[in-house]
Amino acid sequence: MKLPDTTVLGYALLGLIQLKPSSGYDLRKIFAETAMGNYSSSPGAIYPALERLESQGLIRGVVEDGVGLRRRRLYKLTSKGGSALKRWLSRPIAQADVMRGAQELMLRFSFMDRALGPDATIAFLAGFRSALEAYLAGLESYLSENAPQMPLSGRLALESGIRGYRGLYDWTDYAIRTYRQSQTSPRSRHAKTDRGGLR
Amino acid sequence: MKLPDTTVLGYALLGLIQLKPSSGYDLRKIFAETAMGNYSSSPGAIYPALERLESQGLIRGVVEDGVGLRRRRLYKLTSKGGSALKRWLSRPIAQADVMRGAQELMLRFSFMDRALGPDATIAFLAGFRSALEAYLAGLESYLSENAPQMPLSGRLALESGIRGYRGLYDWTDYAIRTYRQSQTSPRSRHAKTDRGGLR
DNA sequence: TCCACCATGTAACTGGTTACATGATTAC
DNA sequence: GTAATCATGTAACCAGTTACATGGTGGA
Repeated sequence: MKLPDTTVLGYALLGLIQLKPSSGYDLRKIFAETAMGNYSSSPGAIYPALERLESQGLIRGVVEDGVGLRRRRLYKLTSKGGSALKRWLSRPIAQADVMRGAQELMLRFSFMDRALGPDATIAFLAGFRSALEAYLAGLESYLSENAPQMPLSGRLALESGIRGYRGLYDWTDYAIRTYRQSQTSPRSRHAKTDRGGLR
Repeated sequence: MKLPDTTVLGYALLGLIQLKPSSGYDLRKIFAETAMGNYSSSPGAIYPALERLESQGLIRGVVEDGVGLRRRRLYKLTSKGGSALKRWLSRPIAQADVMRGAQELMLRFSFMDRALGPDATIAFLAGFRSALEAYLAGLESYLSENAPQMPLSGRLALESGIRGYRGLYDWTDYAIRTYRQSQTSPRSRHAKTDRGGLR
């Protein structure tokens, strides 16, 4: 027991590499320049993480040696890496995931349709939705019970959280509807010039 | 240069101790049982953090020795700790703070009216609001430019982020209005039975 | 020639996680 | 007496941060 668990950053890397084989530099740019910027992007995080993934056999890096090219190590997902990614994407939704702001769940979602297909993605969204519903119920009952005794800023901070989760809840509805539509009329689900990820 | 910077957890502890002198166990309970659960709560995080704060002179712990009482170390804010807290609360809002989900900003807000008063809090909310506006503009222009080429899940994930920030933006409006109201009719801004924090 | 960018590393440090340990007090 | 809770610690481990280092390539 206690085999070195893959970090969230590791899974983010796995997911991006699955979308498109990439070098460490490519991945750093994605974290630095896109909406995925909440993850590191520093070389001291990315390169060791890639080494770890490679030593676990989840990715494999090949040095590109074209003429007049800078050396760069292009990483591809191995089949073991693919199944590790799918296992992570298929994990049941814990309420702890919701409590921590649901960022990891959103990350999973953004890789999910490519790896598991639209049906699994819709199922995931439905589970996400009911987890949010349960969590919201708790927050709202807490608020209604304690609002009178709470300091104003505490009450407002809690209300901000509630609004945020309610917004996410509405979003899951919207996302499910959108997915259903795209299934019945699947014209151009992915564009050819797709560069991957949630930029 | 490079004096050991106080972590976000450290500031969370400072803020809670300012609201009410507390022991490590009290603070752990707050993190474990309230909406502040995104912070550690594990003894291996709290107690070392308290030691660090004490060694920096920001708090001071006194062992309560009442008869028939379990020994517990009650921490109080020192004046140095009070000014450190105020400095943190008064920091200008960086867009990096907004990008990382604004959790630290919400933490600052929840301690702010006690430490800096309602005027500073309203000013903070106004700054928060305009930072959100700027960030939202960037996200939305990115979306409108790239939506056609993005994979469905990536687009939806981005839209979820935009909805979240828009919700926060609306919340800042609401919070500012609420604060203004409470200033003109300041009846019972804090209840006597107040137990502090954003529970 | 020199700067900007591509591209990959590494070394020191440090805060948080997990897990274990200890003992006192209260309630049953 | 024993279980639950109060209350505080500590030790091993590890990922991420900061900062520095290295060298190739393309354009001005």
